[in-house]
Amino acid sequence: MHAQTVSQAYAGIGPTARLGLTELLHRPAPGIAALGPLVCKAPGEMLFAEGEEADSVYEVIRGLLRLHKLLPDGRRQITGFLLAGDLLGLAPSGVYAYTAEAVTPIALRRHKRAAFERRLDEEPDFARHVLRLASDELRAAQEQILLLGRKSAAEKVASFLLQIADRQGTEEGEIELAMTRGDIADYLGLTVETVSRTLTRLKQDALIALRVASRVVIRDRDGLESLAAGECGEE
Amino acid sequence: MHAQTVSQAYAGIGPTARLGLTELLHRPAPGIAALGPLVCKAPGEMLFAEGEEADSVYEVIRGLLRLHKLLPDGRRQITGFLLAGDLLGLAPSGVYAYTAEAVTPIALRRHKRAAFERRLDEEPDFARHVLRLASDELRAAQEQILLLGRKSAAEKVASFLLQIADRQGTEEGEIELAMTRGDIADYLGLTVETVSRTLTRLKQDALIALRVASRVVIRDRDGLESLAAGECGEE
DNA sequence: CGCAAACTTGATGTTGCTCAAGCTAGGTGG
DNA sequence: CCACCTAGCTTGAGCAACATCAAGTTTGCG
Repeated sequence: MHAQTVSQAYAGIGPTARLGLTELLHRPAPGIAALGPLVCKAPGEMLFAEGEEADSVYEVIRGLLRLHKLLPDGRRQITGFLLAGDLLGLAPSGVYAYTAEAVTPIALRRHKRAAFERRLDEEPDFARHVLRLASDELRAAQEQILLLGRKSAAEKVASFLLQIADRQGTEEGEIELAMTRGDIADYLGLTVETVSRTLTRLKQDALIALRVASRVVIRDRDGLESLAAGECGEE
Repeated sequence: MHAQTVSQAYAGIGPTARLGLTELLHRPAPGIAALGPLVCKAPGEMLFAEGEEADSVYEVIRGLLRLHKLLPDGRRQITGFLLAGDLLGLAPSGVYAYTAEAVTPIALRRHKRAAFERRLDEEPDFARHVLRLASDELRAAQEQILLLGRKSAAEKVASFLLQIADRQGTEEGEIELAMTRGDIADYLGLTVETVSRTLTRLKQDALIALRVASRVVIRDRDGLESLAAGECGEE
């Protein structure tokens, strides 16, 4: 083992750089075969499992995936949701640190690990880009640590909705929740029931509207932000 | 802004590579001044604060530091404890993502960000090393996310003790807790009282011994590991 | 149209938090 | 050298937030 590399995709919905990696990966370069194969998965299908040998790096082309870790008794923690542009699967230990599954139909570009690492050594621009991605993921992970360790259920759900809204960038605050309440709960360290009740409460308080379960409208972004930031309980 | 770079030090006590960075940073290299200045801080002193402009990267030479984030009402989440060999302070956004403070007396090597980034571009070995560090931190952060989101108080404390033990590598399981119960609580998403009670309980169950508050002996490593892994409540 | 998965709502339970003392230990000064 | 003083630790009692258990309801798909 020589060229150890980087970057798992945490990308906790946060502002992960969405700069095309494929272009960087496949810039005219002699000696490396062109684009890796495209991989597609249907909702619910697994891309790889925690503990498997990590021989490929994937770039999300389209769709939504979730990453999770499990405890022996089945408790699940989702560590991130990934969108187009995100990178996943590079584990320095040689083993995937989480399971990756499709939430919606997904398409990914698969890159052989060896070629990926060669490129890291040969192209400073590429290495810098990957480093930047890893660093953004780390920042998002720390934000999630703050959320899980110190925020209330309402603060967690508010933070989540704003993250999704920022990532989707849809106008007028209408967002699409492609994942289930169970996925949201396992991402926020809550139960399905608490997520559901909290959304109902946010609706009652006129911070959001819920047309159908998977469509949320942000009615009071300032209020939601203040809640998410933890400015609501008095100090 | 051109050379964007990487790596905050999360290093959640986990198995962060402890390979000397200083050697890599200060390998014979023309054009870059030699070692950066040594910075020292007494216990409780701050190195930098969340939100400050991030113009330096630090390498821990000796001592223990803690990194934390705050909510407006004062709730604190410690995102990591750092030891010799760990790297901290490089934020791609140009602003530190957390506050760094000394727990014990510390010594750090300060590296100007510009020089650090130049070196990243010029030396693939160096970039690979930093990428590796960032990647290990990401893995540790995901482990911490699992802990915070899904583990019980007892499982959290057990995991913490084992992390510390692994990092200290002291023989015969006697470990030194240089941080206070309050620090431990804010790292695990608990209160001081719960940490204290949980340690008392672990002592009663003969998993550990507590000579003085800051010295813990691991009496039953297997039991502790099984607890930390979440194998104790039945499935 | 019917079925199953997902979601919501309610009633009850439990873990860990809050508030409140007392205890311990290490450092300082008399 | 000892006694005090304070920061940190432990322990207890009561409570609140969130989990669990248990129905119902909605939704989307075959």
